[in-house]
Amino acid sequence: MSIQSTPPAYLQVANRINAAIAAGEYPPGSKLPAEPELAEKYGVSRALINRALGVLQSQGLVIPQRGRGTFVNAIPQIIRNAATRQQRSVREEGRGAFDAELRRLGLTPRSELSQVGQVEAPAQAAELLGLEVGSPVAIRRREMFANDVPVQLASSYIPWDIAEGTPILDQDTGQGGLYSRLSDAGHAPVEFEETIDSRMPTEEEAQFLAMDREQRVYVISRVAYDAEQRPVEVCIHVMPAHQWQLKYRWSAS
Amino acid sequence: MSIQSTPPAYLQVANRINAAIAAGEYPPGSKLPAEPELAEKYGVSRALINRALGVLQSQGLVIPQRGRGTFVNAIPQIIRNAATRQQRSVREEGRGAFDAELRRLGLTPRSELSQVGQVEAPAQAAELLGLEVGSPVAIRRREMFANDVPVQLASSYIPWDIAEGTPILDQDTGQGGLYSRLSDAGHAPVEFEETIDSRMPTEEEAQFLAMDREQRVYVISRVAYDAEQRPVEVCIHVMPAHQWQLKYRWSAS
DNA sequence: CAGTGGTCTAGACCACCAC
DNA sequence: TGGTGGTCTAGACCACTGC
Repeated sequence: MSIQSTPPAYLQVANRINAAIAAGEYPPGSKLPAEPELAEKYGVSRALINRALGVLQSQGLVIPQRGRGTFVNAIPQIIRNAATRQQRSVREEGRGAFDAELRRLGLTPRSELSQVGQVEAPAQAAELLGLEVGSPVAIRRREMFANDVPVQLASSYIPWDIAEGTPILDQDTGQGGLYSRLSDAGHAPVEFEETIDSRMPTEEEAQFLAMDREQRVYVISRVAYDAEQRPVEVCIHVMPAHQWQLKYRWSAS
Repeated sequence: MSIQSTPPAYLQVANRINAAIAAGEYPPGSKLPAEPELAEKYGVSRALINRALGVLQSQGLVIPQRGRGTFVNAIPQIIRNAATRQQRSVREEGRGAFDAELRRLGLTPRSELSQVGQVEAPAQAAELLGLEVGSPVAIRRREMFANDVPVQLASSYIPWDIAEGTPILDQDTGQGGLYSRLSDAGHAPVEFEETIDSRMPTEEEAQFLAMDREQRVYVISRVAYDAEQRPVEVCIHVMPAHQWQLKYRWSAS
């Protein structure tokens, strides 16, 4: 028994445009014909073309820009390897694991520290750190770019009693980064747990990541534990799902 | 600088319906008012209501059924803990890790073996196993349900020289399952790598998983390695992204 | 100012379900 | 047979871009 019903027209058109992009008819970075033009070409209404492009947009294949046109996305998928990114060798390649991941793809990484200091722990971070909501914690909030395109938001939270008076609160955490400073403070992270969710972006996230409201983000919540099994850092990563592939490697216990 | 522009009407309506569901106005499993009724209630066109419900549907919050109405989803998110599911204790709780995961949520698991035997290795499996495309491999294809709702497709591929003549090709792989039989054959899996992608379902996947075409699936490709670092099993899992939360835990190397 | 994509409506037709 | 959701069109107005 095969599938005999034909897909709706907007999906057929989406697939045909998709195929045209894959065939090189519209190379990465190039502009697609305007919607009225595509409507005529495929013999459908402009509304249907708009919907078909919405499908491709939600997959990150195409980027519409009001007043300018619709462009083929030029940023390839980035691989995030969770198991290796805490390793000293990877972190010291550049300024961090993120830098290494992007350079491997020939992309230019840029990372900006948008906030550093003391805040009251938000609910999720407090729970993962085993603290009361509102406890003082150190925050390090970063915004990351690939070829100046925003690709990730990351907020690290560290219990205040660990971070206080250390370079963790400096603009530059120095050689080896945050994890090396946690080690200096006697709380070297030795175990990690990450939880992955996929959801629609908030307004704020959509704005910074230049995302459509119907695309998806990965939310990765990482907890780093020291040798005493104490949670010493929580980091919440938010990134467009279509831009990333996630990889994990571990040994049987 | 805050966000001053108001979101489009279809998103505002989606949020209001979302809030009504969260507030218990429409409990899990209940039927929403018909689209024309909602259109009148919110003072918008039926097309806009249809789009707003499409947003909620793509998040898995709501399940429209043609000819019957639109219902609030009653299946909660399932947590898949990759680090513990290979452990013998977890596997022996029920018939496998999947069973344990669901029972923990009070759901009734069901698993069906839909295919077992020899096939030519498809491209992705062959690459991950380090074999030529088309090499003979054993396949075990399973379909999994929660309360009789389909929630996952999984296909395991094992190199033929390992599987041949073992209970791996039986309907029932016996106590401890596939991994115990690999151990019996001298290829106990000791290391694992999983790669996660998020994409739109194929027609076939959408059909079996009863998904909308604009929802997303997680595709998890797992490779199990034995002590000689030989890949002894590849398993491709496909599951609706909104139904699952993924969890990984590992130690610093 | 002309052209772009974003949104919304009114109206239509269809496939499907329950009665 | 009437009500449901799924799709599609024609037409409109808007915000934004680049000339």
